Amino acid sequence: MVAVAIKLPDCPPVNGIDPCSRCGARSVSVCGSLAEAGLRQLAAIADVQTVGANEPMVREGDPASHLFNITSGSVRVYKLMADGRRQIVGFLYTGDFLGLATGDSYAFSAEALEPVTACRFRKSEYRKLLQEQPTLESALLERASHELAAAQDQMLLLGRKTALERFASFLLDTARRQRRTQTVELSMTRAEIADYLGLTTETVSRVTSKLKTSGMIRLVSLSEIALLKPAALAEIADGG
Amino acid sequence: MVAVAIKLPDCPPVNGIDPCSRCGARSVSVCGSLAEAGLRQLAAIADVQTVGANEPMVREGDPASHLFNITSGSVRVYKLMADGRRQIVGFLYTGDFLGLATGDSYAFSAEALEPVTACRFRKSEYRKLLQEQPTLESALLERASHELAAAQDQMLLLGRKTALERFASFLLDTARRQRRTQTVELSMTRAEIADYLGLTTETVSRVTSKLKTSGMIRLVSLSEIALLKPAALAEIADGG
DNA sequence: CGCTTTCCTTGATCTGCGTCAAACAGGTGG
DNA sequence: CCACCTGTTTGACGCAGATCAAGGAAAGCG
Repeated sequence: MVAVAIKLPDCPPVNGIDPCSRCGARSVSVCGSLAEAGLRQLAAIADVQTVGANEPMVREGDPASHLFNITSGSVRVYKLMADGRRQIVGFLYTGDFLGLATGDSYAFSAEALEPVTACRFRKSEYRKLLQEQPTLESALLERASHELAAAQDQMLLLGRKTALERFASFLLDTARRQRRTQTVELSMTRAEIADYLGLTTETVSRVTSKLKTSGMIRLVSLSEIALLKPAALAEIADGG
Repeated sequence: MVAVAIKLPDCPPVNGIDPCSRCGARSVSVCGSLAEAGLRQLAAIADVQTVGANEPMVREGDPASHLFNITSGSVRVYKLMADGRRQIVGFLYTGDFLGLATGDSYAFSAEALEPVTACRFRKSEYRKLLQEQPTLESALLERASHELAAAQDQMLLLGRKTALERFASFLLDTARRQRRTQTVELSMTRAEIADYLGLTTETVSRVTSKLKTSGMIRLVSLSEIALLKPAALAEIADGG
């Protein structure tokens, strides 16, 4: 793996000096909606958590006691079937929210893809804060709506797109989420991409080769892919 | 954003006598969270709409000007690719909310599966109400969270389940949403089920026959299926 | 460094579901 | 009651992608 996530100076439970003011994730998180006072309240119930690569953050079936805000690193969120089949339902990056879709217990597992830092909130306390800070609730609803739209895109991908179309869609979507246009940084393995796209490792590898051969991408390294012809990729991605 | 004048089908704006008090959908809708006063405010900005079978409610790409609460009937929500491939991302029933996942324009189309009645709200007015009625916003967030969880289940289905597992999952899920355990009422065609499950009409027909032959279901009529062995179906649905 | 493990790629073969085709049923209007 | 139309079922065949298999490239580690 090339890029190692920024290792934050290990953050003690938030207190004393306001840590949010220096948080790089604030501008892309739901907490960005809060003013001074609200931010202080939020910080008061947060603890900053660091999670090593491949370590679990939540486990499917466990009581849904916490919510998370990813402040750096990346996360895989997935569901398993009894026989081991895995569907990754999303990759989370800086600013993303984890723990929304729940009843009493988590309906998914989440693990760090690379070292992660996150703000963790006890669900009960977070909910109380939501009532006092309606702008936070609005931001969360906004976020949930976007995730719902993304989920619908993913259903189209999984239900109707070919392997090549899926992979092209994935590259463009990942680039967009990373706010890049030239290259994509893939912090996950080919097997994880496969489990996200409803394919196998071999098929992901084959379509990668095909895009490489046809000059649309270039492998800078195993985990960094240059998008040489984004327009052509977009054409492929939506079935043109 | 300027509100564009939309031609309303003939539905008198809600007024005079409080219509919500007699609404059968209230107990299963987000509006069920509102007290008297809030309900009156909601009713003041709603117009009751009736939509005939197969008529459109929203069209992908159109400006997202309205939100809907389904009060009776059922709806298909879907996305199309340029070449006509269709993915149905959800079926909506009484009490369901339509229009959440949006930016400025709808990212999906929605059409009545059978005659539908719905409360329609102008987005701008609804948003204003949300600010005055935080409990409504909470209910909406709750609803969105559940939909997100359902979307993740559907991703697992589309990405990793076999045709038989998909159909068994669909039957059980639909029965649950209809609050039934003995039979399911399918208000959609086989082709629509196929487009929801990422399959073809023929495959849906084949797995139906297989379940019928193995004694797990019985076709009461084309649109009504009796679930003879729900436990065995559940076993199949999650890959046992 | 060299050993081991994990990940990735490529090839050969297999298979579940799609595609094509045709017969069948059920509902609607004349 | 029949004709038609649309939706459903069933069969024969083909193919995209899964599976099986093997070799190569990185990465972790003593």
